[in-house]
Amino acid sequence: MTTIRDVAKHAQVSVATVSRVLNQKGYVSKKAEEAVMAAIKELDFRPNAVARTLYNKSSRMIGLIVPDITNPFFPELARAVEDIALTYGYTVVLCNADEDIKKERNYLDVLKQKYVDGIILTNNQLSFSEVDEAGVPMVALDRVIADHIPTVVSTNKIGAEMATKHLVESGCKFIAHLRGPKGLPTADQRLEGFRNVVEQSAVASVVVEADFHYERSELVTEELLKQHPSIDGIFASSDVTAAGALKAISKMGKRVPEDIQIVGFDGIPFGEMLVPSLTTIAQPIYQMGATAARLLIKLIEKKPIEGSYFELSTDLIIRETTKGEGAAK
Amino acid sequence: MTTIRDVAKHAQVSVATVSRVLNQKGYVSKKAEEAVMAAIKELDFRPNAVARTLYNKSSRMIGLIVPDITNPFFPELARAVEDIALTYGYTVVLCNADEDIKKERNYLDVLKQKYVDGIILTNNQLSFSEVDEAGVPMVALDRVIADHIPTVVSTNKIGAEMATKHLVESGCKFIAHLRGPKGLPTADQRLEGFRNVVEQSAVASVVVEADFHYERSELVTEELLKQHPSIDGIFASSDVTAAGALKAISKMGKRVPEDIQIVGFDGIPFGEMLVPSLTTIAQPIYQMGATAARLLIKLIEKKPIEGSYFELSTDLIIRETTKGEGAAK
DNA sequence: CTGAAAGCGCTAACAT
DNA sequence: ATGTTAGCGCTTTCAG
Repeated sequence: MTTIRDVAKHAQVSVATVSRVLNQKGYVSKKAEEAVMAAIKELDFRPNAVARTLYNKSSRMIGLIVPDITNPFFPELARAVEDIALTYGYTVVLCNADEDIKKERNYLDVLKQKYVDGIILTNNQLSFSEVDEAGVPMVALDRVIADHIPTVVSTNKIGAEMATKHLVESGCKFIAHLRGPKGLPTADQRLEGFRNVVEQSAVASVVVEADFHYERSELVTEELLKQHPSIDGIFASSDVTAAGALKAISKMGKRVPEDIQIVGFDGIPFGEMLVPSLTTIAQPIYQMGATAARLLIKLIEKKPIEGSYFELSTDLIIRETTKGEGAAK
Repeated sequence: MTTIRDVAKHAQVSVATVSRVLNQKGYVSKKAEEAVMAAIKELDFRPNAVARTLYNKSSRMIGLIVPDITNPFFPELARAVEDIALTYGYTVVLCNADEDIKKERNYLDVLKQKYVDGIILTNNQLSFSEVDEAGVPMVALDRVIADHIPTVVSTNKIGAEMATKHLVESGCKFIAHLRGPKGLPTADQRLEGFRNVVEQSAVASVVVEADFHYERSELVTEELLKQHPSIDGIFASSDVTAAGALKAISKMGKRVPEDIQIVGFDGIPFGEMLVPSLTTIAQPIYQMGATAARLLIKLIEKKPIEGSYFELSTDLIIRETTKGEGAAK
């Protein structure tokens, strides 16, 4: 491994000078600079990132912690974060907490240990509020943690209202909501939106808890439909949940959207791959990730940020699991 | 930040002693050890990982480079790698090369710079052979790079043969193969398996290139079916490709499996979510990831490895997109 | 403009 | 058994 000393020797200057040209800091004569450049090239020298990090206490890495990399929503988000980060010269370290609060803790520790410059925390089922007071800049993405942590989310409540309204307008008389895990703020907000609409419509409703896992959602739905055979509309708290519901329905021999209509939430590409394709409330996933990344980088670079709570808007995408207009799309 | 010096002072010993108890190396008197432990606890001291890395040239991190985190195959793989790595006390850094050879290069560089202890390279569309001679231990996963790099793959050719045979046995007369990108060894092997079977069966066949992206696969399939309306079987090189094909078929008003039967490749959970659910060749994804991780860790710890080419076996999973027996499943 | 030297936090000879 | 000290490779005062 060639070091800064080698370069210095080769260029007949001191290590300080080499460091100066490396960081474009301080005065360096043209001549010295050229000599150093030449030496760098000749020796194929590349500064040691770890040594730099040790001194600077900065690694130009940002950590992204997701609860379940296996849920297509998160890879999508990760791509966005990565795109932006790369643009600004940061490398992102993707950590899969696996819905395990211990793992999340562990990653948080490891990341800090590695002097990451900032961390983006995404929605975790087992959300814990006492996210470390201080240390690195953080932003919460698709997750509300605490007031003092800048947050990027989408309009969950409004989205849920749109979804429910769409179901009502499409003729549903008995609508079920497969709500997300209790205690998850985003899930709670979606439930709230659902309630708002059913309460002022003349439709029957029922709410059951599901999570964001396919098989479990399928099971829950099966159980639900057995108990309430007259359900003719389902609003699921995520697209994966909706996929499980769709499967359960098809297994029971009912048709979508003729017998039961479904609306999901998330807008992951995967919803379009289903047959029938899934009507859903699309979150601006890429934009959410990008916003969070930009926000974090501003925080890191101590630039002013305009606001600390960003709510991006959701869209109703009508596809084939509902009969509403546009279903032809 | 509390350092080893603080601890030493607090415990009234030298830094060397603290280091010794930290690393359980060398002799330390019981008394000294207890004093140090107490100080550590009291000061909530946590050794600085970066400083350690700088000295040891080892970070207890392993890098995992994937071509497209958005393809569900890879998150699945990542989970397996992570599980094993965690068990052995390694943290995995997941890098999304985005099918971009430059990004892959860059990550390779960054990882080395960070003194990762090892790297797992997974299948990249733009596979490049001259993966850096030396430096860190590496293993290739679902990807053949070079003889000297230990490799973990599945039985691609055999899997493809099973798939094609299944289609033939299910009554297909004109089978199309949506092959993966040219130059990708795994894709080439699947093609080879396909050819082997069609050549010794009395069925017509056609091969077109698709990639592992949903929309593009849908387009390719649409085009293909227009040109060859009599195709009644499709073997797709990946499940995502198959999903695209399924969509194209359903858009054209044909039925699966009545008019056209489909077999995918990968065995990602997502295939089961489709309606009809996808018959596929399942790779032992988790096992592949776990094997690669264990192999890499052995390499890192300089333990003997038994073999350097691991081929794990694939399985035919019959679901609803084919008429073969078991389709009831 | 440039160099010597201290130090980021830790480990490992080498003494004692 | 324990302490002193010299680095790991880099950056940054502080002199000159």
